[in-house]
Amino acid sequence: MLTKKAYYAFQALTHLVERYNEGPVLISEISEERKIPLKFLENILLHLKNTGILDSKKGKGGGYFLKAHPSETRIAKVFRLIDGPIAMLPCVSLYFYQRCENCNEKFCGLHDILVEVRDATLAIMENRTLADLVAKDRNPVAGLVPPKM
Amino acid sequence: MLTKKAYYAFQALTHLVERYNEGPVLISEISEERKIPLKFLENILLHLKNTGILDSKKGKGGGYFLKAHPSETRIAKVFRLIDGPIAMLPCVSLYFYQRCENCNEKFCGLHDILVEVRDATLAIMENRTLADLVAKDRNPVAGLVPPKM
DNA sequence: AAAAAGTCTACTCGTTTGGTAGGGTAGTTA
DNA sequence: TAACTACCCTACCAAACGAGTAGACTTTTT
Repeated sequence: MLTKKAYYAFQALTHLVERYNEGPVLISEISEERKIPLKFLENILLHLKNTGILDSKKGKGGGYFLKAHPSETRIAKVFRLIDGPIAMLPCVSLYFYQRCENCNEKFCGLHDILVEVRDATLAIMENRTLADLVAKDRNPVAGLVPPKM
Repeated sequence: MLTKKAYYAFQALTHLVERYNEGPVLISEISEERKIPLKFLENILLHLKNTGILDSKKGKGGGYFLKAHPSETRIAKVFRLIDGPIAMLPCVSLYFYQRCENCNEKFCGLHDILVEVRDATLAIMENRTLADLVAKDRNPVAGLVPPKM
């Protein structure tokens, strides 16, 4: 399951996608409209800034905004930044791999199954971006020129 | 990520699949060969018995054994029994559904993405059984007559 | 200078995870 | 009946994690 932290992160990002190209958005605005505890949200947004997803501006008229076009940030990346591994076992993870002590991957049926699950999950999460977070029938970024990828 | 409890459960079940049709297996045997703490394993096996996956026999020559043919127990079921929901949010879960407070599922892009992830995961976990836990090239139950399903 | 905003450190507090220790009970078999 | 084995219970523990909270600090704008 997603942690609340990740859930909040996605809510905040959804908000920022909807306000894309409207300049910096206040933490307090996101906090109130999305009902996310202010100080908790502060941490989350800062983290997303330090890892390159967001950028910010201080002082009056400041706030947070997306660093890149929504379609450039993959859901999988955000997930990994907040909640860590996507795979269900360390021995199946691409980014957080750790060998199994008690079992040999070559003969472990569970390993094979969880590799399949990982691949199926990644096939989706690596191909969805922040732009997909907003409802399709009122997607404000749908008409924007997609960036070169 | 899987909890250790679930990981141990799958290891124990793998062991019991390999010993299928050889009569009851001692907790202590599984504990030693799979390096699972004895008392912890006791709980896990008991739980799996109470939920209909395993059966047991007391006294000399007793132990645990699979209640049904390995190919009759789906991986998804075991997972849910030990670790709970497979979905990444309660509002996306089939067996543990809970409505989202802060978002409307109809307009929530995250919801749509996680439904896809859930379906892709279940497509695998509902179609793999305990029989798939043992390595293919030495699968001792491969030759057994599959039960009517 | 003053106000507006993000930045940063640290702390709290409850729950879950992953155990350990030890007992007594009740079926089963030899 | 004795030995064996699962069953079931209580209690305890340490560490990590989850979900925040508090307060001071820094930077930018007006």
